[in-house]
Amino acid sequence: MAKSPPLTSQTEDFPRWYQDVVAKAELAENGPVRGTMVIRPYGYAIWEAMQQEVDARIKAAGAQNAYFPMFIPMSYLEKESAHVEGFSPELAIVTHGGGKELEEPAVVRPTSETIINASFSKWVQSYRDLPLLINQWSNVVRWEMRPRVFLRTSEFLWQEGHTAHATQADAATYALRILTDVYQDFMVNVLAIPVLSGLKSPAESFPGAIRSLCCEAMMRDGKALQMATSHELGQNFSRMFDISYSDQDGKLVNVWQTSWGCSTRMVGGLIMAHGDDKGLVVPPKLAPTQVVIQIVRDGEGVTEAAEALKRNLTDDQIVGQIDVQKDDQRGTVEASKILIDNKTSVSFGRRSTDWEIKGIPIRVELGPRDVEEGVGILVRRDTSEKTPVPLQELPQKISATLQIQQQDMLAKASMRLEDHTSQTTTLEEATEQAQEGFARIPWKTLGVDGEASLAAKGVSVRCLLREDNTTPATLDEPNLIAVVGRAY
RNA sequence: CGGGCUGUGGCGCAGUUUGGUAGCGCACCUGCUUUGGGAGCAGGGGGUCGCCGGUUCAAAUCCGGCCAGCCCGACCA
Repeated sequence: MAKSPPLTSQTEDFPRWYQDVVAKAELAENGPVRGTMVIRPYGYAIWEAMQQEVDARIKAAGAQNAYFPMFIPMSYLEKESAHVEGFSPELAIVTHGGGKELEEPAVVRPTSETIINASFSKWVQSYRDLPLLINQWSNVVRWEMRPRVFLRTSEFLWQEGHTAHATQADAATYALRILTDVYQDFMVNVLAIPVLSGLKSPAESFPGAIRSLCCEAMMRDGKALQMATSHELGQNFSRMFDISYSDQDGKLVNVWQTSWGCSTRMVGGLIMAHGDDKGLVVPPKLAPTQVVIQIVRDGEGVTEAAEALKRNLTDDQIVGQIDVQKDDQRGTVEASKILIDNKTSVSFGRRSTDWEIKGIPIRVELGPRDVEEGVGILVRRDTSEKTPVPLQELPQKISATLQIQQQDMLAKASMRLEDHTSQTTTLEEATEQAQEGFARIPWKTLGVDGEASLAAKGVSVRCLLREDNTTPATLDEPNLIAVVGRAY
């Protein structure tokens, strides 16, 4: 009966473990063109859950969704010099269309600052038009040398926000608001991933930005992953695209801008921040399926008990989502937060393993023996803890456990981040500590030169923080701390 | 673009040294027995062996050319 484990263990080979999880949890697979990916239904359901949460927060921050074209005139990109320099190595360029060579090549958007700002210049005339707060959900293309599913693909899905403000202060405030109220809040409270919200060093800043903010997370192998960014663009684009308005005194002034984004890379971050040797672990608040009621073996009253339990869960809205009934041929309920697994033609062990690989937060084992005893076996994915619970108490117990699991996952990840972060005072020490996790070192000790020498050893400055871990407003603040580490 | 490797059913691989007409595991289909931690047995379907050319009675195997992909470096949400 004992089989070799379905996945490579994390300690044996972390990258291999990652690929195993992506494949066996049916999240994604490689597309036919190098660097592209097919996002499978379960992976896409996770992305949709992320979208829903992020989108709600973006709207709460006052931005509206819109959509801009995927094709951008080459000349637009060339208007901002740092911007085009930063992106030109990875552009996909369309030179032919309709069987003819195009008069001007069209760039497939690597990001949409330029094309959106071309519209902004038409939309903004008066101070009354400001702030202008726009977001779009789209795909973008950056031709990557070394792609990795979810983490670095040539085409990826994301959201990009673009805003125009009357003053620099207003733009700065908004960039920070997005970072904390949208990204950080989502990551901490939904993904259960603690993040460092800081300022990028000049070397790591976005091409065309005057300042870049970011949320950095630590993966279980101690490496860093940038989960989201928020930039202050100053007037770099508004000057080039002539986005100006008449102020209250009738003077013509250029706007101050921000842009910010998060992508399908977060799915990779989710896998690597919480996953264990049994597979993915999805936090309850994000999980497309929160509970699987697993019929161990059919028998007297088992199916009825499972259905009753499901009804109780949805009727009480305990799980928090309206149940969409959609039976498929296999008799499971795929489009639901609660799923009955009655596929008893497949062995119990196989089904248990499959749900674990997918990281479903709670499994309830229900068999003839349990029904006779009037219990269900509640199994937590994060701890593997099994508890027999009387059937009538199960809905409340499940609800409580989902909440506890959400908190525990964040607590565990926070502890891991703390345990793998060390205080250092010298460059040598920081380089060494960064092999196992994050190292904190005074930015004035490190400096731009120190940053360059770290880069030679595969270590980079992930972000700059104040001593109390809050986000600095500018690079000029005294006593900034650089957090350095190896990054994806 | 520099260095290493690999192309054989859906996936992972053996076979290539020494040419003889394609095999294994997983997955899939059918049936029976199973089901409390990746089930067992029996039967079955599926591959012009990356592409083009050459040598030969005969090429997955030998020779020449081309193409693609993977891993390690520089770039990156």
